[in-house]
Amino acid sequence: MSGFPFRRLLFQLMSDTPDSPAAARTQTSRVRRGTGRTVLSDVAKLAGVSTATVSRVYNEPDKVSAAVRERVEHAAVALNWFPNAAGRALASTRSHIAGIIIPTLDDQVFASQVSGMQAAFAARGITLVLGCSNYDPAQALVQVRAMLARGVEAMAVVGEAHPPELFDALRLYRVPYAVTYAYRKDSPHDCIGFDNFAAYVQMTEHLIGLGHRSFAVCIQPTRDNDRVQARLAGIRATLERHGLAVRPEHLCEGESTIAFGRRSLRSIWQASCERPSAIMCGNDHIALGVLREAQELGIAIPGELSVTGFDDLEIGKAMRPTLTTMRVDTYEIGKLAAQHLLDVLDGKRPQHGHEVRAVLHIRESSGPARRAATAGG
Amino acid sequence: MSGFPFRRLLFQLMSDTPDSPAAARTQTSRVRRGTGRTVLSDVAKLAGVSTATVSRVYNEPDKVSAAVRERVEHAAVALNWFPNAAGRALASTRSHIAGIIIPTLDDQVFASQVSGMQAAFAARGITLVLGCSNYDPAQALVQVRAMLARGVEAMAVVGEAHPPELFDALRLYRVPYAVTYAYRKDSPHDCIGFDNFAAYVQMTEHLIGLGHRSFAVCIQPTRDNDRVQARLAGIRATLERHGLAVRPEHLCEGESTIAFGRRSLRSIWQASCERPSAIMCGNDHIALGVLREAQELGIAIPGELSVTGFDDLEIGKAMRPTLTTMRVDTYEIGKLAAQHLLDVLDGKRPQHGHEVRAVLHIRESSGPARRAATAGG
DNA sequence: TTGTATGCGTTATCAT
DNA sequence: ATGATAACGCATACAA
Repeated sequence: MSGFPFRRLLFQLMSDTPDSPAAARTQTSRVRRGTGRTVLSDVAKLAGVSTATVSRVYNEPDKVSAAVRERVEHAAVALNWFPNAAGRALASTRSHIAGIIIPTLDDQVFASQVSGMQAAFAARGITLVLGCSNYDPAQALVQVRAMLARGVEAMAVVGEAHPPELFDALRLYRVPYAVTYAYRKDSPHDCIGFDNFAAYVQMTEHLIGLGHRSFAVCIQPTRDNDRVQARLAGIRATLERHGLAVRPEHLCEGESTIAFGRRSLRSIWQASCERPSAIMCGNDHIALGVLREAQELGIAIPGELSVTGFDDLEIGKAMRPTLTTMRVDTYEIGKLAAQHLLDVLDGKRPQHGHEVRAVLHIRESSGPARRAATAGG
Repeated sequence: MSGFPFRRLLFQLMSDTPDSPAAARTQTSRVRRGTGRTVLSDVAKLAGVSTATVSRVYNEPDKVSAAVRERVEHAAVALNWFPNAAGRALASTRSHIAGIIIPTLDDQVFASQVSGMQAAFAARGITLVLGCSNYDPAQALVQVRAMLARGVEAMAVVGEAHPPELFDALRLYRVPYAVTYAYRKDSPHDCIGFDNFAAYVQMTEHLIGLGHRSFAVCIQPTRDNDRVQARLAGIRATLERHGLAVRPEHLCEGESTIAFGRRSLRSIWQASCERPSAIMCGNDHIALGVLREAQELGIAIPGELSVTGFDDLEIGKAMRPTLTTMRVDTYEIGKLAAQHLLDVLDGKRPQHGHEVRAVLHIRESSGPARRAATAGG
């Protein structure tokens, strides 16, 4: 296309190797460091322009004439050059890196949130760096510090149950951040997510509306987990308004597995007190275990017992009975969080955050409460 | 503890602000750029040593006397300093970044692989950057280029069905890489994973051994996916050895969902040819769908039909019947891949790769084939 | 053991 | 519109 003699210039450039006379004339006789990779100045030389111009071609294209721009772009392609991120970061004081701390990748809801953020950031040339805390606040703090060292421009952390030092560090270094997954109107942080408390209020009221008065709860570990705590609080507050409470024997706390769900139902069913007519689970995994164990114990669902989950796993729709649950678009949460942070970086002053709705999906596993034995005919 | 007068030195340092006389004496009158954050030279000044010494304290501690080391460490803490990654990367030509490209985070097997790699790399101070290709070779290539720009020191990519340019780029820039998830002895790449072909040979032989002679297959999209292609090839090769093949009507290719599994069984059962006695699925999701639809259609499992999956999802053990499947430790694959790459970076010349075993878990969903109608009593 | 001086690859400032 | 050159924050070869 262009008549520019790249071949010849390329030759000139390539002959300028360390063992050529040109190299011998180099300012210093020291051993050359560096990666040996093509650098911006090589492109400048080949294109016959200054390094400043090459830089402009990629950062402020409008300020460069079309002819020169094309020459530079050709040279860059010919040399297979791309900018070195470290050099860029150092000179521009912009790292083009953002970070996210999640509890674990084993949980689909966090994995999809990462996907959403990554997609949104990538569209703006920002690389997302991921850290997992394994539900350990100390690890979360370490990860955040590592990310600050990397020069992250923005951060997202799941939940707000973190050491104050974590948020202090973020503020000290003026790194915009957002709390994701959880949402509270009166949170001191910008947050993007849903209201765990309200979601479980809604679910509890669904069951209350069906006539249930005796509840059991199977839930993930509440320690260091504000989302789970909020869910439990939502259940308790709603029951309390109706003069009800969860018996200690009917509150099981344990890992998010089918096995835990099964164990829990067995222990609840064997307890010496009155059996619950409904079991609310912290998520679908646990609920699936309860459903499975009910089958084993010959408990009719929902005739004898109603069961609810959270997350709306695909398998929940395939079970018999199908599982009543709630769905949250976690991919969307990730996208919104990234968008929010990008807005802050752009100097816009966006909302305090963004609330995503948790949607109740009523299916077969929840139904009217059996008439309580104590309620006279 | 230390009698070193940090307070005083800190004061000196802090008084050395831009509007102080000291600042006025600065070599240049230009506007100062930079982040305004504490930098290494601040620590050096406060500790009363040269910048080289501060650097040594963190990179070659042995070369620094204990007294000086302590002074520097105190100063760093007092100033809340930590090294800037971009500066480090530029000066040392080591980025301390590694990358991994996976198809999607939606699949647990890739998510856990990322976890394993991240843990292993983090233990060595290396940050893992994640990229998702969405099963698109073009996206994978773009991601790899972005990572090269970031100066990744090592890379992992899932599978080997990638554009040659991808591997060319990696080789051109001398970035050690490994293909994960898939393993072939005669692969041109270092690979850490399992032999998809062999795994499905084993599964097929399990069914052959049970007397099955008529097979259907429900599998994920084979396009651009060498792992899935290998699985299908393993089935075909094994059947062929027994003079068998999968009828076109009995080969369903589609997305990895329960819904696809259900659709597939329905279409297979409605086909006008002889019905299969066994259905092999590309993974557990699909198999769960088949199992569910079989229940709907009143097909006895395994009496009338055997079903197998792959991945060993927890739910598979809770189904009735329980699902015959294979398990691979993908977290381990991630860890081994990271270890392999670290070895290469350390100058060790490790094995060509590492093979992980896929373990067959025979459960209730696979059983003896019903006596074929054509086999005379 | 410690300090001095220079370079890493890019961007930004200023001058032309 | 383009060029010359000084930062950016740190590490390292070499001198002391």
